[in-house]
Amino acid sequence: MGIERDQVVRTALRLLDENGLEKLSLRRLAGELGVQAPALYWHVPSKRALLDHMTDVIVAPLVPELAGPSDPAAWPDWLRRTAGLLHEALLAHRDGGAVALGAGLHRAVALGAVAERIVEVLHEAAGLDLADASRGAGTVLQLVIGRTVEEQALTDVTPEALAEVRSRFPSMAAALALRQGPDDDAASFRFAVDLLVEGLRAVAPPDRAD
Amino acid sequence: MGIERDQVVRTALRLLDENGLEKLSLRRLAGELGVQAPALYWHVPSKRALLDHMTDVIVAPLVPELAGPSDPAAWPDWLRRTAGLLHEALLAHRDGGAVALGAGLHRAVALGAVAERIVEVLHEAAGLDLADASRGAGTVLQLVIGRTVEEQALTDVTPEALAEVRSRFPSMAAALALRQGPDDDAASFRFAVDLLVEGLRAVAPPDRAD
DNA sequence: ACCTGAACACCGTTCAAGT
DNA sequence: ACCTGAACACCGTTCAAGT
Repeated sequence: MGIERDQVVRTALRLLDENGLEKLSLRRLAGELGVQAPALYWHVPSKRALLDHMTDVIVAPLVPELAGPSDPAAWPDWLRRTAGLLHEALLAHRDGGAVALGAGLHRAVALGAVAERIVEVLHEAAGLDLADASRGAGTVLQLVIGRTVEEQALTDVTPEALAEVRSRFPSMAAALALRQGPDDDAASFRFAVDLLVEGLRAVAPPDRAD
Repeated sequence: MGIERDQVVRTALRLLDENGLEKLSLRRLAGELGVQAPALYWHVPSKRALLDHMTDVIVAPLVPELAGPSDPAAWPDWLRRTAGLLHEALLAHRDGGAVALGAGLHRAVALGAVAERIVEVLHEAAGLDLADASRGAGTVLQLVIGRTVEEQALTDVTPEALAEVRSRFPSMAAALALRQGPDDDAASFRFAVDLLVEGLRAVAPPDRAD
């Protein structure tokens, strides 16, 4: 009796949390499972596929939360909440953003379900045509995942690099001084999501509730 | 008389255009320059630094175009134009988006200058406080670079993967059908930038010109 | 059905030594 | 100042062969 794909994916997720994405190799993963690296290719066709399935597990907690807004006019709040939930799910795993970046939605089905739901809500509740609804949904996912990647990566910004940026670019230096403190990541995430939601409100057809 | 850093960076850019980012290794680059791989470490401290300098060259065409809007009230048009110019500059090199993704602004100085200018315009012309101006600028860069990465990467989406997405997610399937055609990338880019610009207008203090 | 052994074709980086 | 030789410590992936 050998290993199963689900076990492979969950072990990979544990190694990710312990050592980060750049230490997650198929050889290490195989070692952890007590097999040789090529054995993994029976369970998974490539490393990218493994990362896609890991993304599926990472984003799975969102799926029960995807019911649309009870009141269609409340779609902006629903979208903010959904973006926040995705952000949290990605932050819950070390390098979760980087794993999800570029994931194929055919394998990261939970992420696909999030995308699908956002398209529906932007189409049906916000009143965008389907093409723009899907563009909007893509932009939301890209922004949430992209911001999470930066948040989880900024360990490796050296103080010297920061000092150089500061000395070259005075407005950014002043801005960085204002953005000290542990809540800045959360505030910046909220700000970015708000920009998008307000932008979507601006391009959406006017609602009777306005 | 040996090689110079500028020569290293420009040769790297040529190899990038010819073979793409995943084939750009320090060994190949060294071979192209007629030296051994470790020789590159005299000119550049790491591969990431090389990519940062490549980003600097890629984004350099923007620098002469960075004068702010003549009329402060015209900042939304200025921002759309600047985003478009950055997009074009990144598209001008194979995998240009991926190279710029995560570049350090202390070495990719031209990209730093773009960021700095956007912060200034959002602060002085749009009237955002400095913290939000820098958050807004960061969001713009992230969106432009992120969309360019996706645009330049979508060669490797297999038809089978697409078919699976289509069969699982009906709204996305319908949306994809509407988004056929060669202009969709440009339209989607414009849509995403518009979302952000409209969002910024919404959070900016009202202007006398409104 | 599930895995191993052995190999292919590579990586980025370090560092003593050479000129 | 600029580069080589040799090595360290790895990678993802393929494929014939084994059980």
